[in-house]
Amino acid sequence: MAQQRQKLNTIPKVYDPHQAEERIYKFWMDGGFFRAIIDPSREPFVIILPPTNVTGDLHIGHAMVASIEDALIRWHRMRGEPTLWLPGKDHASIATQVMVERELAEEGLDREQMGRERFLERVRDWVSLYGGRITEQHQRLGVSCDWSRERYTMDEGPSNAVRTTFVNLYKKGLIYRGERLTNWCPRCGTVISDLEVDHQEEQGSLWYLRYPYADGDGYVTVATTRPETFLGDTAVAVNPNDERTKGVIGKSVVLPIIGRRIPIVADEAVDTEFGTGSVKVTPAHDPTDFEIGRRHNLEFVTVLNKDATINENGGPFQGQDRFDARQAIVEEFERQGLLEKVEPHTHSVGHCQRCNTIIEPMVTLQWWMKVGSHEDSQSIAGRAYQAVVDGEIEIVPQRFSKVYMNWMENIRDWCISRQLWWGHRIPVWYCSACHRETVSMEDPTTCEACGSGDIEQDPDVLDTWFSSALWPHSTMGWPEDTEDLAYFYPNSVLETGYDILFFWVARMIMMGLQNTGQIPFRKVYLHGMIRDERGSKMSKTKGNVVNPLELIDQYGADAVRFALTNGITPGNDSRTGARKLEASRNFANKLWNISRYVLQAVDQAADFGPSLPVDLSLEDRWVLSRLDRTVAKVNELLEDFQLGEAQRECHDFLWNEYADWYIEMTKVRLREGGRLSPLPVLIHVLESTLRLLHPFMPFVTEEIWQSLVQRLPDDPSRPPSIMVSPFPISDGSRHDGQAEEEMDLLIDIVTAIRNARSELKVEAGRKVEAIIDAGERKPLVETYIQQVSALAKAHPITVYGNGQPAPTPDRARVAVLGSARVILPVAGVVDLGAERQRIDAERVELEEVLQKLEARLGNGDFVSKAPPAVVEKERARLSEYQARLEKLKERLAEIG
RNA sequence: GGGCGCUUAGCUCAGCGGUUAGAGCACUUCCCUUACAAGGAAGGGGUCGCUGGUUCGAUCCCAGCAGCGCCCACCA
Repeated sequence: MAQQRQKLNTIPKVYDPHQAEERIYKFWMDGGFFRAIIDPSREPFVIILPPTNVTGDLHIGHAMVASIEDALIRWHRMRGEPTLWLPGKDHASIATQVMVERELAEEGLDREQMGRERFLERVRDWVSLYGGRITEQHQRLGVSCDWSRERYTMDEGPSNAVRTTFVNLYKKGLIYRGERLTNWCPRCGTVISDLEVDHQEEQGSLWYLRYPYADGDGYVTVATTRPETFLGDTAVAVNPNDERTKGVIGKSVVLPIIGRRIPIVADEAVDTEFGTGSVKVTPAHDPTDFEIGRRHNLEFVTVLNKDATINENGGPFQGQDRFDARQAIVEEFERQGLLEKVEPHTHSVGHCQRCNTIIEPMVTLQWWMKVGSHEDSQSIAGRAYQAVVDGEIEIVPQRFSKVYMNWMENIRDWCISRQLWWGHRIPVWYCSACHRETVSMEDPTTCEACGSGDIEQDPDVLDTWFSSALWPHSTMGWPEDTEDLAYFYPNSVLETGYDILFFWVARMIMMGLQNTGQIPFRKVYLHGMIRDERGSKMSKTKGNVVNPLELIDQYGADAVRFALTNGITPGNDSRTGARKLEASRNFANKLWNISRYVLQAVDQAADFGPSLPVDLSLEDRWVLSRLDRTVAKVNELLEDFQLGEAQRECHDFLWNEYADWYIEMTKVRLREGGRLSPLPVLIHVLESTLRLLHPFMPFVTEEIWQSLVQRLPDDPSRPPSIMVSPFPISDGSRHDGQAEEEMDLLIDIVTAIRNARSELKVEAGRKVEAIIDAGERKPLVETYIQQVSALAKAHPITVYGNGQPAPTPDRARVAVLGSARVILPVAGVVDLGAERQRIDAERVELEEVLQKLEARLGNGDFVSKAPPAVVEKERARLSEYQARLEKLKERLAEIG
């Protein structure tokens, strides 16, 4: 005995994650449990980790992604499915380049000075530094990725997929080069796609400028938020249906300062409600004007350089920064009496998502992907649209399908070139002799068309999302016909945040279908954004970013994971902070201590059978029934991606049922050493619960599981790790309604006694006498006298019932339960007045409920229209409550 | 301008056409009882945003409104 006690004392009272996590992760890696094995006889479960940007450290959002995906992956792996979770990294073209440029700027350098090659070397250094850190950080979270299949967007395979896609689409005419109005970031020196522009409401001004007529007196007044663009005006437009301006159509005005003569044209795009009804048209610097310019064959005059200074078309303003020029131009108009007025005006201004610089719309020559229309079932967009409309791809939560469709319905060609250095170089060579393009899989040395050797590669790179869009198939080896591609594609679930639905998800669907003819994945699970405890978005500028590693150090990886997925529901934002982390850590510790109890019991037992005995006591049947319901529920919830709810089920069962009631009841049995040992059930439930919780808390469950199985009889069929043991499933055979009902009564009795003790201020250690009038449940209660006594600290307990009613001592505290009464004859302590008040309050409450019930059952419509089961249930409640009310009234009569 | 989401206990959030609406944290009282004080026991606390409608029955479904948040949009 002394020796056994010693054994328990070696298990610390508080779970220490740090001593366990690294060791366990190594054990998993060494065991090769993460590796996906192809088994053609079974359907695989596949998730690709959204490739992590190599721009810096892992943040809390990544940790949530990892927690969710690892939970899903571990769950499926334990269900015996061949499971692949493929990790990856993203070169993150623009994001990485911007960060490296920032670092260079601090050293007083810039990329132009360094030259392309030196700059790229610098970026690669950065990437290898952060890339390694990200892997390490992911591993500390316990992710069960198949590291042997890890991919990087710049690897040979994925790069080859990028090149193949470009060449194929180019040959099909789906990638083309064209001059269009684009979003230009003067800071980054590149175009960005519409999606990369952040619109922010800003308080600006609306300037009313006068353009004099060319043929004499008078002027047209136009309103603008960007007066500097007047330099590029090539028309004034009015609405053809506007009576006010009908007469001026076809006339000309002369631009002040620079003296250009421009026509007044009629175009439906002009809003008669806004400004003056006359619009200055700058086709080279405004999307609407660009269209008007095309319709009316206007001249396109670009007035800005790539760095947003005014170019040679700006006359006296050449060389000035765009905002300085704005100021100067307004002043000049004012000086000439051509500034009519200035009004404050709130409008939304496009900013570069990466560097927050104000975007300048500019006509530039770029590469585009022709995506077509959602209505054209042959087009890239059309097929991607249809896949979701048809339900071939299911988006969870469903409401995002509408968001997706809406975006697809308005999609425009995708600008895929970027004037950056870091990324996949555009595989196009231009011939300076014949000006034709050569596009091929192999780098050419001569022009395809004329054979000239004077060719030069396009200096630009591809949008970083181009390679991401191929990820589900490029990581599997496409365009090669690999075993992985055949088996693991399409992926099962694409799990990511709703913020990149357009950037990434939509494009993967388009490119997956385009390249492979198949959807890239069957389900899309979109999680919400993680916010801080006050509900603010985490951002570096706000300074509320938390480093997951610090949290792991503080609380342990399991607690961090549990906290991040705690209470989350698909597509909804969630908050996390110290409170949630503490609660999760406490839960892990509770599990730890429950296990200490069971392990101690195992260590002290002489022997016990390996499986569940046929002969079970009430609480055994009860806890097995509750476990079974929990198991069924958890599987159901996980199927629906309800991770937060699944966790709650596990938590509640473990804590509120297994620990609070079952374990407490086993204490008597273990001490008394009766006929039925609770040990087999105690072990079975703990072991099952560990497996149930494993996807959410992989480390602590493994740690405990290993200590547990090490104490059990050898079993050659037992898996080496909990992570490859079967996930619990329910066949319903353990459901036991009678056991649940009977346990409920015992729980009610114990609670009633405890409640009375507490209200009567009985000292914690003192035993109280109890009389239980159990009615027809007398035999049950008699059997459990010892447990009730222990749990409620009641002694002696006398049980009445079965036609033999309990005597009620005068000065006693009485609790009326459903079918039983609990009487505590604690003379001298019970204040009859208070007792009367308490019971009367109960009576009033019960009568209210009864009134509602009676009204419901008295309603003919209810009885005839409600489902019979519901009516039956209500009838049962009615009689139960009536009986209880009777007992309450009796008691009231007794005490006068 | 269009669309979406949220509004439930002091806080953070679950839930759901059918018991007297739940959890965690916080709060009150008691307890260091040999699994656990990161714990145990017992409590207090909610007209489920507002107004209508559908229904035998609405916190839940529908409509409108209000507040908050987000997304999309060529608001010169």
